[in-house]
Amino acid sequence: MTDLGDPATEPPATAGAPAERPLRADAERNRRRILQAAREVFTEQGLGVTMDDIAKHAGVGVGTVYRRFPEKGELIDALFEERVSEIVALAEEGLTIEDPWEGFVHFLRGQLELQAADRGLKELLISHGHGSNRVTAARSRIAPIAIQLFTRAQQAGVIRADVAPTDVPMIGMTLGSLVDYTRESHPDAWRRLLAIVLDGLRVQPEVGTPLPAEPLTFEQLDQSMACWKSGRR
Amino acid sequence: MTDLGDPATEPPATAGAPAERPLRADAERNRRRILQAAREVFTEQGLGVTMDDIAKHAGVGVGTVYRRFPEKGELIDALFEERVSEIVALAEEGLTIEDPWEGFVHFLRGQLELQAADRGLKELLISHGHGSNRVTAARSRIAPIAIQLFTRAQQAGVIRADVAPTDVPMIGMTLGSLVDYTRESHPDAWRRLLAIVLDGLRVQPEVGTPLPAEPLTFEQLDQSMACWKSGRR
DNA sequence: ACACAAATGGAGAGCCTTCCTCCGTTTTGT
DNA sequence: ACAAAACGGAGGAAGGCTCTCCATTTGTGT
Repeated sequence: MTDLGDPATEPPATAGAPAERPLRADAERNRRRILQAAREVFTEQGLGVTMDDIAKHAGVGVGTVYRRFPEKGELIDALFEERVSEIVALAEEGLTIEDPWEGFVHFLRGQLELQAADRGLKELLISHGHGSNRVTAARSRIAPIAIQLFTRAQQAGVIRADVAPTDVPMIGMTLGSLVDYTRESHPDAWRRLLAIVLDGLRVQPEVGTPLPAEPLTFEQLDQSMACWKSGRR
Repeated sequence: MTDLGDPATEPPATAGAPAERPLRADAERNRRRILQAAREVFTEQGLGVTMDDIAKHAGVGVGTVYRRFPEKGELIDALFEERVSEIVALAEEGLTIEDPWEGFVHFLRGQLELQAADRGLKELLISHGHGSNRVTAARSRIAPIAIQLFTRAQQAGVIRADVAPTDVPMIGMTLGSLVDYTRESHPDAWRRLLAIVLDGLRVQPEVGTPLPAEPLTFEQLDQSMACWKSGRR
């Protein structure tokens, strides 16, 4: 069964109401098992897995899972708050890179790499379907930094002037879905389209016609994310 | 209720076994109602609607729907074979355009426009989940022509040499999913990313690094389409 | 107008999936 | 040894979809 190393986001040992007695040793052991199993199953199969799936993977009964985590959202919060924060860190890292274009590309490519490696994370990033305040709060810290990265590269004259800030999350979302299409058949396929898109984003002397249609507003972007559902069977 | 103009793909009046007596007038009327309703509901909401939804939209009982069309696939075949053939026609039209690049763009943009206008069609194009032999046969006629369009533009020196034939359906599939994300919030948003992608596809003097990763094989492309599911709630 | 067969509608059965509970049993800590 | 914590998983609840069937209605030919 699963080796019980600490999950990266180890919640305190005494889950539940504050200042209550600690769990028995077997209960604590099982709680860790459940977290570890949930992590693996979410990563591999996405957030749509059943509590039964998690229980089986953990080698415990489903009642045990519910006892410790009365709903799936709590598992998701426990496990993904920090993962989403990694995306934030990636964006902040991009700001430390001197070349604005390289900083921008570093962020865009890096978050797609994280998405490619973790299906649950990808689903959290491109949809509003799961998670609660903690994950939502972590997620909302991404956009302002991403916009900084974008604006920096545009003002440096590398990204064409007719690209709008909301085009970036639109690109991220779209490439995120390609990550899912090809996750099993060819996990790196998205890199080709990313490269094509990046080349298309750069200022080019021959390109005369501006981008068509109006860019998304942030409200429209939110609306799009609100109706996303897993794109995989 | 729905005006009973002919659906574009009007099957023969005597459905069912050949050489049987014709339907009564009310039955024939209802059959047309069902086809029209299915057409509208599939176009608007995609292929995942229930038979109940179609019955309600047609203003008939669900038993009536099943009597005429014992399974949803038959409705899909009856309605979409010709629509898919429109994509084929679009590709063939592209071949009549003298400029290879314009011909290629005409096809790519045109089929995305059709997808944007018809959710059922989009689902058929990017997934293997629905339809039977007739739709599949029509669909399989697209790729050879699309490859011709692509190869023509590449040999004319307009599309960069490191783009592979399978990159085109990959792009189409990916942009097709963007069509869905933004269908209600901003139905033309995909045009921006298409323009960016097209600019990225063009030969550019400054672009030195070839596209990363291997292109998809056709088997991998098929595999990806096989596990697609509706991306919308 | 009438007889009869075609056609109808939609409630409910059947099946599936997921969430969730509960109680006899087991395990643990003191 | 004993009491309380913890367990497992069968089965209930709820929701969703497909499909059938029978009392009733309707169309058509004579």
